[in-house]
Amino acid sequence: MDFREIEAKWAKFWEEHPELSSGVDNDTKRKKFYVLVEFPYPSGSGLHIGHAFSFTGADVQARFRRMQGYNVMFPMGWDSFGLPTENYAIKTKRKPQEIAKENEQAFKKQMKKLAYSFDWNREISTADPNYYKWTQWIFIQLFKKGLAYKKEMPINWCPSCKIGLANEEVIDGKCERCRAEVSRRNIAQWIVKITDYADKLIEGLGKTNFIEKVKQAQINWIGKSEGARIKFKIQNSKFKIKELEIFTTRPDTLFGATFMVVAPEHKLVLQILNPSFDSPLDRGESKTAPALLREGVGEGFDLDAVKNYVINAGKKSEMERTELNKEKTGVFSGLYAINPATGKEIPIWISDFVLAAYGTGAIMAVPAHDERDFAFAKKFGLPIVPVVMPDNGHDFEKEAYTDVNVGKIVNSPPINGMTPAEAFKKMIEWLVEYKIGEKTNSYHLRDWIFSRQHYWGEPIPMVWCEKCGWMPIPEEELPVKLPEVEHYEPTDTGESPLSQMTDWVKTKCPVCGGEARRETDTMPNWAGSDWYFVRYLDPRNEKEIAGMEEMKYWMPVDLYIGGDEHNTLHLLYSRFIYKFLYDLGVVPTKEPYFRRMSHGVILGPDGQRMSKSRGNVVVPDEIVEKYGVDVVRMYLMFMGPFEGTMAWNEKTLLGVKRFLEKLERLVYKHIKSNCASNKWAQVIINKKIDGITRNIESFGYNTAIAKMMEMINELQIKNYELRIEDIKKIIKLAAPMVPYLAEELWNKVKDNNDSKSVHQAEWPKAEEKYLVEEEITIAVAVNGKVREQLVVKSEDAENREEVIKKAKGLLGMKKWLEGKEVMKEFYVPGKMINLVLK
RNA sequence: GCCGCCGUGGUGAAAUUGGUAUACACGCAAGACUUAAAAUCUUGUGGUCUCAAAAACCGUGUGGGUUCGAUUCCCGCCGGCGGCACCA
Repeated sequence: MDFREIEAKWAKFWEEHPELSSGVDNDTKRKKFYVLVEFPYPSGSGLHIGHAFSFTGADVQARFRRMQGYNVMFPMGWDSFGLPTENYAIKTKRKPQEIAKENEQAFKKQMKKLAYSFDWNREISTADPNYYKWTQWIFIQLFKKGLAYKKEMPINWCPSCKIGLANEEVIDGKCERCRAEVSRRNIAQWIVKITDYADKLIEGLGKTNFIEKVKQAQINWIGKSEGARIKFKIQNSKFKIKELEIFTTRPDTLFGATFMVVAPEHKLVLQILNPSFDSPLDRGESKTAPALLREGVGEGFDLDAVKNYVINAGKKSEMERTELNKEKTGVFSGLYAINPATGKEIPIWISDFVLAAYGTGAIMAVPAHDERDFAFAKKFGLPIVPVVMPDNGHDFEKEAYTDVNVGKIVNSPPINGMTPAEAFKKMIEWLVEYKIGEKTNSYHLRDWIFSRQHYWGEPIPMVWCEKCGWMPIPEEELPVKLPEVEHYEPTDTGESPLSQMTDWVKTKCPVCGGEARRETDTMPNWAGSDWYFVRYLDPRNEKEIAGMEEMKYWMPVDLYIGGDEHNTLHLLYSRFIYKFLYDLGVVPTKEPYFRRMSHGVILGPDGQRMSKSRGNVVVPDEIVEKYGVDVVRMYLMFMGPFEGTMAWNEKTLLGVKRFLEKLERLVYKHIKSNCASNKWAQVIINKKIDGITRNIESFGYNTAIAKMMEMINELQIKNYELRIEDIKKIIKLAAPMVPYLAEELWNKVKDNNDSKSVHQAEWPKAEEKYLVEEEITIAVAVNGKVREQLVVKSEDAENREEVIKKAKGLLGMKKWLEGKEVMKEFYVPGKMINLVLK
């Protein structure tokens, strides 16, 4: 039968039987298994081959587990908010709501075609007000717990998308999406304090079964370093700021700190430029009062130089700043601080190699033991004092000595002779005793900029009241629905298009009832996808994000399949939100995902990443039309390891097509079979059942398919008669990969006692008795090289002496052993013998 | 620079805990069936040596090491991929 007919027939049947793919809440008789695959952003161009690859891998696992008797949760939904839809809406002058709906429908249709057994009763969309009501609710909880606040700060601004970007969305100083150069702008933004959860996010990884790569990516992203904060007194300061606090990972080198450096954005710099300063940086337009400055300011100070330096640093994009990697720039601030260890005066410099956002935005510079400090000291002629010395000495004129593990402390009277590690501890004690510092940690992770100045996203449910400040919308009034506007273009001022809707913006303060304005920013893309896996469990709950009973049953997600590109951002954000919800007591577990798998990537036939511009895109629809769904599914799984990167190759696909045809012929040949059980056929089939089951469990889909091919080949070559029972087992083994064909064949061979669908049938179990070999072939090696084969009865294989004796007696062994003395004999039971000759 | 991963035939790739390297598939070659083609089936297919075969030797990026035995474990190089990167 033509595959098109088969597909149409069974698609209809499955449509009429949704129970085949539904997860059953609180089914205590079966073990639950929650398979989650990252839900797509439904773009206008439809499902691409990468989607097909990861969804097929997930679907195979879901179908396999169901047949094994698990109660499987396998949901799907839509991450529908996003810029492409907004841009498309602007271009076509249509409503994003409508476009999103259409795309969702198109995706769903394609998914059904590809036989993905999603539980469609649990379908959700992040752009659905009934869904984003709860996204907004989560934001309000963050606000109430003090984890969300609004602050004016420089953001990464993409001039092309006209949107603020999170640090994570800036790649090499360019916009992740459109590759435009990112500049910086000061805009009031909602910030979420993810850094409060930095330690919990690291610790929690211990409870998960993520692969090492993912754990490491998360740990690196959080970037925890242990060190100390130390306060340095500013000498003769006429300013409000009397001391400078720094963060260092090397308090052991404090005696070697010969100068200090602050970031151009540091408040001390603002103070220098504007001694009456008490407001945020008004970049480049600070009114200075030079007269105030002259006292307490050191030799070599040049106010104009400082001013220019700060203005220029502000103009530079992050890209330019980091690109100037080699040549350090800087300017003397005119101020001195006291090194608390040596009591000596050291100059304070200003340089953009110090980042305002990390640590305290200020450092103590130890040029002898830090490469950057060294380069800076060399350029500006600042003193270099070694305080750690390795046994074989070191040329401090040439480079910094940075090894913490080798060397002894010098030039530091109270701690001389200690190792850096001992000195670290000692210095911390000393800092605490004299109240000039303490042990702290610092993180690369920065707080999450949560505002987007765009239309197509969840409105941030906040109201600004002159009297009361920022107030959340009362929870019973949620959702704050996205109003329909005339046009969706972002504004050049950086405000959301919502801001032009005066009727909507004007509102009453929920506390005092006075005049108030709504927040017009919307949430970033990540907001909706942070917690979607919870909503699937109870998608229509109107009282809470999901019922606790359902969550207790299903959580955590047993298996989360997604792309490498989400291993840091999405995974970290969603773990953070989930942990926050756990602390609120609304979700039952500390971690959302038990196991994370990152699926591989499919490259174009030319071995390059698929892209429209390269013209190497393989479209699933076309290929499905040509070969049928089953062939495409199985080929995708056969290409290579599920986590690997591999190129599309249509010729290899033909091998899969041939295999399925062979399988079909084999089934039809035995359709009326009534022969007796053939022992050798049983041996073949049961061994493969055993192997295939283990392979699918461990995502070795490619080897599982190879074993199916071996099975069919062997049965065909030997031409064994097979019983209907055997044929049923073979069909079941193929069912997760090729659901349509398997269903068709199943219905040809099944009888009244069998389940109506092969996908409800019980996964075959290998019978032990057929797995045990009667005879075993043992390799016989001499000095590690295999020379002969020895066949023994398997019950004799345990008898070491006997086996070795037999091996030595093999005819072919004569020439190897003659006149030689056997020094040692190794026997790996049932596998091989190695005779070591003198 | 730092972190992580990887390197096996002409190609995609296999190889439980160290135990017969190259399973399965593609491609290629030869053959069967056919008027012919397609499809199907059979056989062969790492390298050197050989008319051919046998045998032997060499072979998992490279050089060492551990071991009776290493694709697998350890160390040093070379090459590639991914992530991070002036993070004090």
